[in-house]
Amino acid sequence: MGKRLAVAKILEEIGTLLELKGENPFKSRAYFSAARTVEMIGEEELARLVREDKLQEVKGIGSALDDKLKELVLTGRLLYYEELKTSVPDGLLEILKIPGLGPRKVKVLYDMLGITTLAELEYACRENRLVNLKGFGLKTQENILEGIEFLRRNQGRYYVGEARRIGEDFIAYLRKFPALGEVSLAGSVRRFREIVKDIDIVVSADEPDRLTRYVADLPIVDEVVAQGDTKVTVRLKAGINVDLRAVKREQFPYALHHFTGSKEHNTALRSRAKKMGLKINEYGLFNNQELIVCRDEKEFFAALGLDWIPPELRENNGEIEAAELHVLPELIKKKDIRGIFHVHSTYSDGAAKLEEIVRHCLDAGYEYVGITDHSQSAFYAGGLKEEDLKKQAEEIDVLREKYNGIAILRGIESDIRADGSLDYPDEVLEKLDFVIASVHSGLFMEREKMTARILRALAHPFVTMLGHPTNRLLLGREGSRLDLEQVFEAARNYKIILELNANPARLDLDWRHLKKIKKMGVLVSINPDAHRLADFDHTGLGVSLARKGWLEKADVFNTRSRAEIESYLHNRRLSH
DNA sequence: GCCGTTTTCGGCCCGACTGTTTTCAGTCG
Repeated sequence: MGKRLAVAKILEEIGTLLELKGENPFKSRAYFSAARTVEMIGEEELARLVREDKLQEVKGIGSALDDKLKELVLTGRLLYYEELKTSVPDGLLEILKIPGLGPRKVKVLYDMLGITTLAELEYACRENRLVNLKGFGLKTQENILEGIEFLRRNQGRYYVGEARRIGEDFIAYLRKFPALGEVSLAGSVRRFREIVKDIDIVVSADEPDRLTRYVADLPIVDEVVAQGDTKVTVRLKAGINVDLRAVKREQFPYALHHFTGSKEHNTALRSRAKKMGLKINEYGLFNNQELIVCRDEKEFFAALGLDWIPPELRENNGEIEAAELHVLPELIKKKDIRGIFHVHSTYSDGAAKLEEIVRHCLDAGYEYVGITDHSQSAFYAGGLKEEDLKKQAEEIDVLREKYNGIAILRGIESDIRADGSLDYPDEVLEKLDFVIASVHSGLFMEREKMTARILRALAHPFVTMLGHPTNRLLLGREGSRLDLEQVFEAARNYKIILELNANPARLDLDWRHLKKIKKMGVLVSINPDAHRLADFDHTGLGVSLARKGWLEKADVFNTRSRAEIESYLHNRRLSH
């Protein structure tokens, strides 16, 4: 389909294409870095910077990228990109995804053997045509064949929650190793990137080389991908790779920081160290040859004149500057959550009965729970007819009598119909304590139409929250095309709470938008979208992503007390 | 391609591991 590529994606691809052409690596790095930047600031903000001609004030964007971004934003095209693209066969980008094949080797394959597709590459391997190429050999050829197989079998990407669970299991095995020092998840799982491709773990041990051999023999390990004295990469039977780094005890804080990343954060921190006359690597922080002793990450950051930066924030998105000025946010914590919205019961497509839900929430110590089954047009999910809603209200009244230690709020997850209307009459909605409005069908309408659809729903006087705003499914589908900037502004104007849907496959809104929303004063609610009791655990993941988006307790609606949310919802009703 | 408290030119983060080599290039994180 003729979908326009996102700006960040195009910059990223230019960087890769330049690598494939063997251009100056720092030039491609500039494009990769600009791609990250655009991803962070978002396309709406980018458009504003273009309009106001302030692009060059952004770090990492100079005159050349300024011109290109202007062309891209204003015309929707970039001649430079299109020409670059025609000069490099498409298939090379696919080939580049094979583990162990980088731009230089791919270029050799293309230049020497004319290989432009995965299929051609596979055939060439089978014909032993790679073994005599300079820099290649029998082993490389076999690895490439395996890589092609891996690529086909598996996208190789995992939800962060799943990866963390597997990582914790792995760590449990590590703890059985005698003389193990400290151990921690690191890398993207520690930073709570929503999708990860492997699990990084850092450990300290007196004899790292013995530990790496121990790991290779673990029963959950399928195959050893690479092994040295301090590093071992294994593929688990679960399919995902674990990268384990073992260091000496005194090196642990530096190694943990190094392997937590992100790459961009580390690069920025190294530059900072260098300006201070210091040097950072995974084994230490050095003043000339002399180690600056740090017992933990806190001391490590302190030695660089910084407050400790929580791992979730380490994306080079302003955290270093904030740490320097001692203005890092006091990030929200799991225990700050005092109640839950967005729960489905057996009335629609949930697996738990109302009473089970209430008891579960009471046991978990929550002060309130907001029941939201699907509305009538969601027939695929057993959406409630008006009479079902009435019956549910009666049952809730009974439960309210029985359990007065918790507020049971009557809500609905109302479908936003194609024209932006909700699917109950106002008299029905009026009787509810709150309403989550969500899009569930017709996800792929054009951007203007979808934006108007949602704006109309937000203008509805009885809507309290917007559910999973973009409808993306991680590893599944892109979100709807939507002018989020307008949605955010409408949310501010109508005092609509935006959902951070904590379902691992949704995590919608994306954490990248949260910092901006916070600044606008729009509230976020971290909702599990629970369809069974176990789903209440999603809330913890949602909190982690909220942290990643710099949110504090005060930015999140469901950190408020029962009395506060009751009066908030009540007053909001009165204002209409 | 970006950037500037030595700089408008000459740097740009750093190291482990692999597979190829016979001293190193490429890849990865």
